[in-house]
Amino acid sequence: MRIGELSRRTGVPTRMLRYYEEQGLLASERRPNGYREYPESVVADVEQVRGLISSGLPTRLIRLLLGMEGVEGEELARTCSRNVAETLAEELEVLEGKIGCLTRSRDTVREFLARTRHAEVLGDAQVVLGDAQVVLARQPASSSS
Amino acid sequence: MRIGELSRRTGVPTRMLRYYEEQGLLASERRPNGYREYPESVVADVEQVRGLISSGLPTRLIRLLLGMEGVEGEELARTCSRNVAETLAEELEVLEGKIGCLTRSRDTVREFLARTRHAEVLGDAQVVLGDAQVVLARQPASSSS
DNA sequence: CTAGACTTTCACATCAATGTGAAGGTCAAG
DNA sequence: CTTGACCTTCACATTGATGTGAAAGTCTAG
Repeated sequence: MRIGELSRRTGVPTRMLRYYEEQGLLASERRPNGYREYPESVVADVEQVRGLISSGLPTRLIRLLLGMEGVEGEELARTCSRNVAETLAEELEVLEGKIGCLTRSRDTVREFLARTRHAEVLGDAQVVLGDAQVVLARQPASSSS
Repeated sequence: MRIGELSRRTGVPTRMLRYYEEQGLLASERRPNGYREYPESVVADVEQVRGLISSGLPTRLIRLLLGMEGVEGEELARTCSRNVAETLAEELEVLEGKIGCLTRSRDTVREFLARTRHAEVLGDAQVVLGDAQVVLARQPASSSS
């Protein structure tokens, strides 16, 4: 598919799609006329990149992350140098920190909403019992801001 | 405490502490001489603000979040207008999206590291069994980038 | 052939978060 | 009183993620 359709399907402006490519976060083939050509699978890639960027990850890290995804066999992973492994371990801690922070905030919002007289705006049936939050149904979560 | 000590204790430059205050994310008293005076509790506030900003939350949302934290009694929460509740519910979805995205990436990194010949860089004893990740020990997670 | 809807690259503008430095006030130690 | 370590505000620079628009090539419909 061409860039316009990809943009329509992901809601990401073409400007940004080209930018992500320039940053090494997205791949594309070229048609004889110079137009970019994307495989179907790129839609998911774009959504992931968007999610990570909106979560404050530097493109540097996202590049790294995307590079690791395909690695199924043991060979490539094993050849990972000690230094790279340490760097990754540090980034892992950063990720954990962000997740923890966002999770606490999410719980704050949930709790607040549950106490509101408009609790029905919560998309899911949900019950708050002291510390325990019981979510009865939850969707895959659509792509964010 | 004064701004210098707060900066030392949080690792956040004074420039940023003043900026957060200007953005309404941080409160401070003033001494007779004009110096800012912070209560002990502000250290935690700064860490939270930092975490949220590094997770890509707009200051607008952070302001909202911080405003909701103190609300213990039912009164305030109940008086929350329908519109605000809906807005919050939308933000909740955004938060869920980010958490999901970061969590998937964290798992990717963990899995990768576990397959590496340098798995010992992982701060925690950890075992990966197919889909199940068993974390044997985990610290509170220090404040991030 | 032409109009319109695509596409390309290039460049400048904007916004939020942050760095940096100037110019000056406060205060405790010597 | 002076020095040094603090603090104040103000302002300009930078960086990353974006918006926007110009100038030009491609392709399809009429």
